[in-house]
Amino acid sequence: MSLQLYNTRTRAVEPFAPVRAPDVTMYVCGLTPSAEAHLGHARSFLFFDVLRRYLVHLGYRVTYVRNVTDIDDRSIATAQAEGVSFSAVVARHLASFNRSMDRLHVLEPDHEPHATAYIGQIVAMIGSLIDGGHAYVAADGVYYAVGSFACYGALSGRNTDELLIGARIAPGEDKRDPLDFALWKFAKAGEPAWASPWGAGRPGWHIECSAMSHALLGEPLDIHGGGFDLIFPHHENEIAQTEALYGGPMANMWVHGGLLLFDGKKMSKSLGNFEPLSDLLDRHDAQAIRLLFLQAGYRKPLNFTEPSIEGATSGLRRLQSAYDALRAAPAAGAAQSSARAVVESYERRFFVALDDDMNTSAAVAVLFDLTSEARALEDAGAGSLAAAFMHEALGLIGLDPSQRVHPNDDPHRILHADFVSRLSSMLGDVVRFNGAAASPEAAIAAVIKARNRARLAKDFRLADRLRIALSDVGVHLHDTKEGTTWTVVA
RNA sequence: GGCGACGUAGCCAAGCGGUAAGGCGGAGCUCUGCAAAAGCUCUAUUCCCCAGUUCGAAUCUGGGCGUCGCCUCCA
Repeated sequence: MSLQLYNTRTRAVEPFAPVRAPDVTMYVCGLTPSAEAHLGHARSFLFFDVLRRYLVHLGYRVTYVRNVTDIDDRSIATAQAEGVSFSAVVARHLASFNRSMDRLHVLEPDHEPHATAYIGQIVAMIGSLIDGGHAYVAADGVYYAVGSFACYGALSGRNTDELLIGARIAPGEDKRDPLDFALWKFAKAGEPAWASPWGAGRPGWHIECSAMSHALLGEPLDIHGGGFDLIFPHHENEIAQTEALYGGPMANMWVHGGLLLFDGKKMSKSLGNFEPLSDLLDRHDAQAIRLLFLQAGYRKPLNFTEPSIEGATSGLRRLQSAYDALRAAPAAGAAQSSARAVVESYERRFFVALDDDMNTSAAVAVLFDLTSEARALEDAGAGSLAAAFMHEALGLIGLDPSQRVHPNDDPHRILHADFVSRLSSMLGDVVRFNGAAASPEAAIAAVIKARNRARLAKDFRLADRLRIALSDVGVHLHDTKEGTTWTVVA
């Protein structure tokens, strides 16, 4: 079994066969930081993060490039409205985006090229396109002549006749054909501009990806990815630019992620129906968001709702507690061979699912199945074996099993600042706290100790009082055979 | 209007010719002095509708109905 992926260009699931194996080149269209990133961006980059992790797992040496289109009409407009430079607008949104990617455990790409850092390569490429008869200089910029590229429309399944219906030239555009698109836009007064042989201006959308992917990875790319909404015109235009110059295919495998819907509609900048990703991450667990996306097929549209993210949060908690239990299971000598075989069968099913066009939904289901059988595996001495597999599997899909949904490891984040003094004022008569300087952990431990003493003495009134007091400040106790544990529920 | 995707339990969702994965929720139960956010069990005779192909269809074909996307900036 080997990895199969759906190729948009051929509309079929195909074996993944990198041309220079074990080296793999992967270019994904990244962010245009003209506005705050939203959950839709997160879905796309989360998927490619998992694909990249899996390719690395399979032994490929992946070079992953995710670009930043840091110059476009919209950021210029925002900058002018706010009276700041476009680069300030871009820097602000990009910093916020990168913080969110960190919180989601999206690994950094190997290269994150900015369009404005590749103006030289862009200008050179436009020059070559003009020389080759694929582009022309007009009054307001340089345009790509779509009619000069016979295969135009192959990726998106369109032909130029269909596209021409309804197509029109916008006022102020001096192009010859309505389908032609801008490679270089001459600057108007007050707009940022770079020098070019044809006049000062800025690159049009599309050419930056052709130039940067060529500069960093060359042709053909093993994988070129992005959201479904980029198929047309963005990727179609990238193909027209790149293939007109290099003859062969720009990429062998075109991978597109399904869009995120919000209230049944596409989440997008233009519709304005989105919450900034950074705000959403303040309200919901980042790993639960990752699990939610993983539980759906990457190519299908996904409607985001509050109940769905809450469900994913519960599911994640279950996965984590099962992992904890497996890891804590006593090493009872060698695992029984039947138990070993069971763990191996889960392992096989998990990887078969990922090989099948990254069926993460089925892969996650395998993990939940294992969770159901965890107790039996522990009893058969296969606890640590199963824990090792779960650790590997969760890591592979970017879920960090050591990070809690209820962050016991960082209770200060949600506990009140005066936690210890509040507890002390409620229970000072029965529990000795080491003054206000005591840490929340130490204070909780002191209460648990006092309560267990009370339970042993059958003083259940006091034991209940201690439980309730902790509950009032946001700490829930859970008695187990191994002792009393606590979680923060504030 | 053109092109494309999708419609599976209360909700999310996999499966895409061999007799309905998984998650959430719900119900019941277990352990517990109490409490669980802990564990266990159950939870679709059926896959939008209608016709057809087939020994057999959620899966294929044709026709409806509905939702969404692209065709203009978009992950």
